[in-house]
Amino acid sequence: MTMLTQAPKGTKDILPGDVYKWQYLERKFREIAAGYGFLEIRTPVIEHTELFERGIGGATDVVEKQMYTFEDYGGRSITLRPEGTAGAARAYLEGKLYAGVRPAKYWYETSCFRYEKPQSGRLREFHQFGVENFGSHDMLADAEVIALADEFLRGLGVAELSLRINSIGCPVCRPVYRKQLMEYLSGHYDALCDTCKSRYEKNPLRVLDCKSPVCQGIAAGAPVMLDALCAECAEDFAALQTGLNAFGVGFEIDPMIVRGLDYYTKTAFEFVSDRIGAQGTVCGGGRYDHLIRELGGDDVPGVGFGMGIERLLLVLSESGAEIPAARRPDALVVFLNEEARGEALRLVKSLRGAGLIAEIDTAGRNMKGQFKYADRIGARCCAVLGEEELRSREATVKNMETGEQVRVRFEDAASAIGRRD
RNA sequence: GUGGGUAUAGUCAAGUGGUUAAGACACAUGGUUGUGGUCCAUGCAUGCGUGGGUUCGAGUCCCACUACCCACCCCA
Repeated sequence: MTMLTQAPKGTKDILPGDVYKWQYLERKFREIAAGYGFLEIRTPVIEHTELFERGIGGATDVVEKQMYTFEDYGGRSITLRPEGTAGAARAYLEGKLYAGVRPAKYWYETSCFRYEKPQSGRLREFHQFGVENFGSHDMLADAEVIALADEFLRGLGVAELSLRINSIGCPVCRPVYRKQLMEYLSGHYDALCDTCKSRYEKNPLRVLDCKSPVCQGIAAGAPVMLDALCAECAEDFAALQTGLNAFGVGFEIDPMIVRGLDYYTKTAFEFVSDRIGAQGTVCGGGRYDHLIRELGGDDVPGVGFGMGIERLLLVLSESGAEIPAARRPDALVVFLNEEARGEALRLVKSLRGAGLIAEIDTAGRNMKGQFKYADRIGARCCAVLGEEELRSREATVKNMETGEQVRVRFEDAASAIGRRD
């Protein structure tokens, strides 16, 4: 019984009282993305499971144990998208968008699904804004993507997010580094925490951002990826910083940043807050030079990010940033009796036609009830129609804040009430 | 998957084994047969997440389950 009134674990309704916040962020993001020349792309919620296995990497946590995967009635293995990049990359190939302008720059807003244990800032269904730039090796593409996120976040009035960047190398230098790191860690193996012991074989890079104090101490003395970069990667990392400076984006280098999805190469970055609990990464992204090839396309490089909207909302409320309130109703048309109702309906229609938010009671309330209703919905005015008004063909317009009343002809009501956003 | 915390009305809650489970807000009706928000009056949990147990007696103690929150892990 209770199941019927309970959303599945880790999902959240966005109730009417909160929707304006989402609409505000969506409007802002759309504006900024458009200004940077990114075009919107919409892709399916479901994809073939193999897309994520090949794209994200079969050994990652996301693919191993967090995907909502099922077999459809045609026997296909289908998965609810756990992130946005793989689907965008697939659409890029399938839509032959590589035949168009290069680089191809897209943005999207999507819901994503991962089977995880919910906590603050982590849901099973969550939403992200994302952007992808396909087709450029130039670090200015990375810098531009980061600048877009930075400008967006700054424009919302969130000051306390810090941008951390790193380079995680490429298939040439990463294996070399990995070997160095494993050699170093093997000397401290017994001291590592249990999870890091298992990381040692599977993904030694992850030991670097372990939160256990002991592992942190060990990590502090570990060789650093940045020192092990090949010539090309080192050059690119320098170019990235030059680009960010040129865009006027402040950043700090954090050699401990590691991406959890296998497709990342070179640039890795995060916008992090320390005020919204343990899940502080609001935006994370980087470069993925081999994803498209992995999916069966040509060797097209890419760079992009995903930004968690729920986490962003947490940051916003934590920082006290202003979100413009939803527009209030301009007027409730109040009618005294049955006789006045027809005229009242004509009036509400004409007010709506003039672009106002106008309401009329549809619940059979008496006059007093209608005024209460006006109050509850926050209507700025009431336009009252009774016997006198019908005779004189004038409505009584009452300002609900000041209580002041004026008589206006029906055809002048819309301009008398006006519109306020 | 592993830990920790919480669960009393629509909401926030008081209640620390003993008569009828505080209070506030919200809501409903009335005070006003053409005027709301303010004010006043009245109403609003045979019930304390669910199921067991201890006890003369359980919202209060014990056990199990469920849900939510937080943290690990991982990431947006």
